[in-house]
Amino acid sequence: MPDPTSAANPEPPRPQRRNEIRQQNETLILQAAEKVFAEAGFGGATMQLIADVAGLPKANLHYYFATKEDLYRQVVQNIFEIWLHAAETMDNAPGPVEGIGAYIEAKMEISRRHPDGSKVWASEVMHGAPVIQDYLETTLRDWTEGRIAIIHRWIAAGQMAPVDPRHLLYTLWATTQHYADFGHQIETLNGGAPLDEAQWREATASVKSLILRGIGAI
Amino acid sequence: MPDPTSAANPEPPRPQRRNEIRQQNETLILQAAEKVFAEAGFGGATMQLIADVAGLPKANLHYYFATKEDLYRQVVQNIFEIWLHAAETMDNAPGPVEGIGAYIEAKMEISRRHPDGSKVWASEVMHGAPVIQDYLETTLRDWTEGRIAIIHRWIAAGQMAPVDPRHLLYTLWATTQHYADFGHQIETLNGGAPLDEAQWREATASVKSLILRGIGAI
DNA sequence: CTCAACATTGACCATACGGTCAGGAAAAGA
DNA sequence: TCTTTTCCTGACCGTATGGTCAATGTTGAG
Repeated sequence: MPDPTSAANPEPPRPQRRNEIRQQNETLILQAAEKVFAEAGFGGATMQLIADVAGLPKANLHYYFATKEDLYRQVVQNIFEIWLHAAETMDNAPGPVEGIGAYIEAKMEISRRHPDGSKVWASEVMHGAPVIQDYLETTLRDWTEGRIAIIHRWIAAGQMAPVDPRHLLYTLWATTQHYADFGHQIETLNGGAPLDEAQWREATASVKSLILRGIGAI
Repeated sequence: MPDPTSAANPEPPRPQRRNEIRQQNETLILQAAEKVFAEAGFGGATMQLIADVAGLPKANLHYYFATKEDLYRQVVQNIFEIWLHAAETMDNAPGPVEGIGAYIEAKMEISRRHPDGSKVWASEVMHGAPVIQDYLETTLRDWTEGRIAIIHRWIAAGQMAPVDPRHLLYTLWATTQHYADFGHQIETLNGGAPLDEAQWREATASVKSLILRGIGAI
């Protein structure tokens, strides 16, 4: 804590440090941007609306992010980070029940906590991944190959049926992300109300049991 | 066939009938629009680009479709028709293996044949279904309730495990549509090439066996 | 206190977009 | 043929958008 002024001032409410200002505003803008991009898509989103949601003048956005595309790129990258982090749950698992089970739970939790991020990601991929194509070809491809190897090991060990690992991964992504990306449709079919705590537990349990049984792990 | 002119003129190449002109151009525009809306989203699509893809002057689009939103609405409705038609495959099936199996096959075929349509639909729902909310609340809800009843009957008859029918339907939609909506990601992970005939068969078989096993139908 | 670096913002600009319209071409009816 | 209806399209318009900039305020090191 390199603060020479005082030790009795842990977090001042208004007179902020320079770095704090920067980080705080960037976060504020990124959150607003994530929401607006999710609701309107890249083309439909406007810098003015993002500024309004963030409660800042439009010109201020351009001070922190040079262009709309720069801002969008940051949003997508942030989502990718969250996404990749959750993917680690599959490692070091003794078998598919623990590994895939934990992965499903982690991804369902992301769908619940970051539905906007998931939508932005989906939209980006749907439109041909114009800004994160390199991620798909490097990080995602490597991660996928690694997980395929793990699944093959589980199959070889007789811990699950000889399912095509690639399509299993697609199914995992599809089912879990569906609860975020098509959340509005699910909400409508749920009588107009978002899934509550218990319903999310049911959804997660449903997906887990269906897939784990589907791959012959239980 | 109310054609008083001649019986030896089944389909003239150039001198077209009025109705033919109208229908032909509308189809042409709708196809171009579906592609552009899928690639750029509603907000990112421009009437000029749709016109270029259709090979018509922009003003001509506005002759057939008053506004961009009208055109978009038509595209979404067309997709919904295809989608609903495929849904019929689940009816009159003796059990889940036939009913759900056929439904998966039909939906995978749609993902393959109409990936753009699927993307437009996904995009529409992701953005809160601004133009097809009423469809979700009427047609889709009714269809869903009907299918839930069928599944409950199969469960009662001991033809499958007591899976939550609602989440099963979500899983069916998610997995099958994923191959269209995230086709670009799948293509990238496939070495940059679209799935070929054999790979589509594998994908379909994979999804079918995983889900049918997952619900205890096989 | 001074001053340089950083932060803020109202006003402004060029462009691109959805949409309009008048006027002409082509087909259908009489 | 003449007339009416439908179809076609270049030119145009108002607006909204992404982005710029100069002027001003704020912070903190020396």
